[in-house]
Amino acid sequence: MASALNDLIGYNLKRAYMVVQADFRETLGKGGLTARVFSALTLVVEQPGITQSDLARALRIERSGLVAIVDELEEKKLLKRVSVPGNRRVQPLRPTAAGKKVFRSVLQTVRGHEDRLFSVLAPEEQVQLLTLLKKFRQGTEKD
Amino acid sequence: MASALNDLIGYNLKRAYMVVQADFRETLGKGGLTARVFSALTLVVEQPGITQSDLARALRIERSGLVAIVDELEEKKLLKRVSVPGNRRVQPLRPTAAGKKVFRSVLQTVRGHEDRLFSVLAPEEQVQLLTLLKKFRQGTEKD
DNA sequence: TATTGTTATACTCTATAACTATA
DNA sequence: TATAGTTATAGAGTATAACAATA
Repeated sequence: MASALNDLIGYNLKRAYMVVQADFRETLGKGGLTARVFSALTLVVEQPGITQSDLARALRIERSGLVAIVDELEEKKLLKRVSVPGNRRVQPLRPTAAGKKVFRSVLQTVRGHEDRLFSVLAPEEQVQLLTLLKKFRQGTEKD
Repeated sequence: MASALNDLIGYNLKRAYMVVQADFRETLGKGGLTARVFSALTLVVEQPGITQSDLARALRIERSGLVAIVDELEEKKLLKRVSVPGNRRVQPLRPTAAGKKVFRSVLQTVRGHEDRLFSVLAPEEQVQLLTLLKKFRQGTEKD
């Protein structure tokens, strides 16, 4: 049935996001990393020593919300809050060896999930979609 | 800074969705309809007499979650739960005159929000994005 | 004065399970 | 037996406000 909703990009974006989110969870399985925890681990591995404030800014979430995520990653021994001589305010985040290993493994799983899920689009279409989303983000996200 | 996250469609989808969601709220303002309430009102106006079960299916949310949405719309006098002689189990949803009026008005506001927000993409790009999202949904949403 | 990390708190959205009344 | 609407409940995810320690 035709609906005005179908012509709204926002609504289609939401529905598409729900599909991806659900499949991500299903793929990572019970006890697996959630999307937001995975994204935090990714940046910590890529930018070892990043502070929580900078990580929150990069992920576009509040510092307060990041605490639980970092707690979870630290409990799982995937990263450490380290102390810096001379600056007792920051506690840069450093991935453990296990953290780096888990990241590489989970990244492959996530890529598999994306490849499978987005296979309903042709390869050029996948690139198009990615490009359009990036351009939209670049033009609209504040800062 | 380059990150593996930037190459994941899902992550970009999430970030784009967050931007749209935030702007939707800001545009509709305090006390305005939320996105999900607007989507429900839309279908009730377009398909007067739709049941809650069918509406939940169409919106891809649980029946239980729809109750609060319908409650809100009924409190705002934008729709009515009507009774059907001969079937006391269903209570089809019918938009009120105010509901139809508000819908038309809000739809224009929402279109304005989308036009403004997505103006960072060229018109052809907007169509492309919409088309790709629809195709993805069609290929992946269950049923 | 401003910033980092943190806690407390609340709100939105969604889902699961179970109930009731009906069909 | 199955379905429509509902309630209760919980779990993600996010945000705001405030605070202590530190810069």
